[in-house]
Amino acid sequence: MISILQDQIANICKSLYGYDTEVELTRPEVQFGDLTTNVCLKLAKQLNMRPQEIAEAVSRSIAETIPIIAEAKVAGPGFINLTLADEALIQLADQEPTEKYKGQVVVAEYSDPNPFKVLHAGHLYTSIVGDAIANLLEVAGAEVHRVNFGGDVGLHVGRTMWAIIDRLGGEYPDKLADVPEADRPSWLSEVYVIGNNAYEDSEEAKAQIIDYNKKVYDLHNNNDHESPFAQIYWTTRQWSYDYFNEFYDQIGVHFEKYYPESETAPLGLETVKEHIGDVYEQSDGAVIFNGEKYGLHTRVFINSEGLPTYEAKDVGLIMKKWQDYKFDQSVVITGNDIIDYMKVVLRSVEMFMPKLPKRTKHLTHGIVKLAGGKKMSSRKGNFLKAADVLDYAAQANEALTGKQDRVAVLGAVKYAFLKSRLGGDIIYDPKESVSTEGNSGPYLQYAHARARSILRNVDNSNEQILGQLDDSERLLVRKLSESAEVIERSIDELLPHHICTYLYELAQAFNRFYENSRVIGDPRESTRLALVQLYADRLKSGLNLLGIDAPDHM
RNA sequence: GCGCCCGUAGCUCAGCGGAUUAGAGCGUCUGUCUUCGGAACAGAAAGUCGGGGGUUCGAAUCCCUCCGGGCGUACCA
Repeated sequence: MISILQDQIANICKSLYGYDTEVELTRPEVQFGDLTTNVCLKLAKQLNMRPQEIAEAVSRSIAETIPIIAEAKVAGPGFINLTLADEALIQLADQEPTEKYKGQVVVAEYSDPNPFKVLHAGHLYTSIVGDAIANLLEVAGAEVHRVNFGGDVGLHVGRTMWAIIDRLGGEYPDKLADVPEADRPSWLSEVYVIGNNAYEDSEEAKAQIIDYNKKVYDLHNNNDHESPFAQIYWTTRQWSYDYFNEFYDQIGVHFEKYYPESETAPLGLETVKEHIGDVYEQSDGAVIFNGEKYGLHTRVFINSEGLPTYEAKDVGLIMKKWQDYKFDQSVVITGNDIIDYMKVVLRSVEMFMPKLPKRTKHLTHGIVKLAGGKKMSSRKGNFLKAADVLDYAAQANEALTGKQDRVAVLGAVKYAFLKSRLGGDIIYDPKESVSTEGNSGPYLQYAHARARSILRNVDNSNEQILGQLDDSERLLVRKLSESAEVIERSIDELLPHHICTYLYELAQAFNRFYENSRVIGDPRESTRLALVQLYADRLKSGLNLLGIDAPDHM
């Protein structure tokens, strides 16, 4: 409907002045109407005329020829402010976002934790953001495949294996049974820190770790599940995946498939080797991609041990995703520390499979810092863990409400992570996130439950919003009418935070309406019930898009 | 050094090249209503949009430069 209106206005401009112009319609402040356009300012430049003069003519023509426009007024330097007829506004409020990705296959990769390591706050962040983006693509009509990539091979695994074997006093897989099930994740993270420190502090340990790293690749190549070393590896690897799955269940994020690096490494290795000469080159015993030719960094894809680095595994991953899905688009969501790294990988793939990088979008986010931030050092393992964030939120919520409410806690964390624009670091304040006042997840969940309670025990199944609105109803409908646009914008930019901002404004608009409009028992009950219904539905679907539950009761 | 990102009210953040007062929330101050879930509503104080130049009829927004912070920069992921 908006795009039709844009075309109509463009046609008016064309017929009056003979220029093709792109008409933008923006949402102005309330006192200026429902929509605003600045086409006349743009036209004035080309025509060398006074913008106001053009605006007068165009607005007159709009008012006369476009029936859904109730009023068109010239303002300021030559804006045209439009007021829609109530019926049109209601129709707009009823509109669903267009399915821009209809028929497209999209692979969304996010979260990407490494087996044998602990889940930190960043994993929680990327999981939440990635899931919201995947949801956006889904409402846009895409067939979305949610996948997860992680390093079950690599130097960090060598470090962990070294520390495990050291702790077990040798390659004794049976001794793993002594670790209580509940302690496995913390046990693993403990030994990882030990292995990490040993690698840096002891030459002897370092050599052993490098050897273990190779042995891990070997056991994959030989499909070894029998040797004591392999048994230790497979058992503790499974501990990691159990821990991940439990975590994802807890936060309500689910993946279709894991791509462990052990599965992408062989393909990556093979692909890189195939292109030594035309894409990659030998240098100091390693295989590199000389990114400096293209203004990028030079990076190692196969190290001098002959093992694939993360780079080669990522090449393998892209190829594997392509084999599995033949995607139209691949969205990868990670921390922003690997922006330049990813450019190198994609640039190298571009040399032999140009369409894959072309279809790949790398979206990045910053890190999660705790409000009142203490410095945290990852070397000693005392960084902010995913579980810590959830714990802090649960504690803050219980301190505030005296209750344990998983749905509210999760809503609080997710909303807090999503409401800022994607890209930079975020500062997480548990207290603020669970607060029931202000721009928070629980506030919106409550707003939804409150609206539902009005509808409870009333039969409004046949109610419709009528054509004539009073002032307070109209303000609410005006806000509701932005819904589809906001979601479309979030989809276009793949930025979920627009939806957060909007939902909060919507809830405020509703509270204002509700403050001075009686619903039940009022002569306008039927229109108002339909309005409440539409509002509650929009709020719920918006929250769901963000991956946040909207319960009927709280 | 080079490259990328960031710097908007006390704090946490929005802000689509265009409208007289740059917007929210929290915090501070002041009001409203015997509430259909008040977890509400109305209002006030609070900003040289990091500094300086430039482009434009018009810049928080685009360009340059300086300052401050973060990240990246060949065998980690």
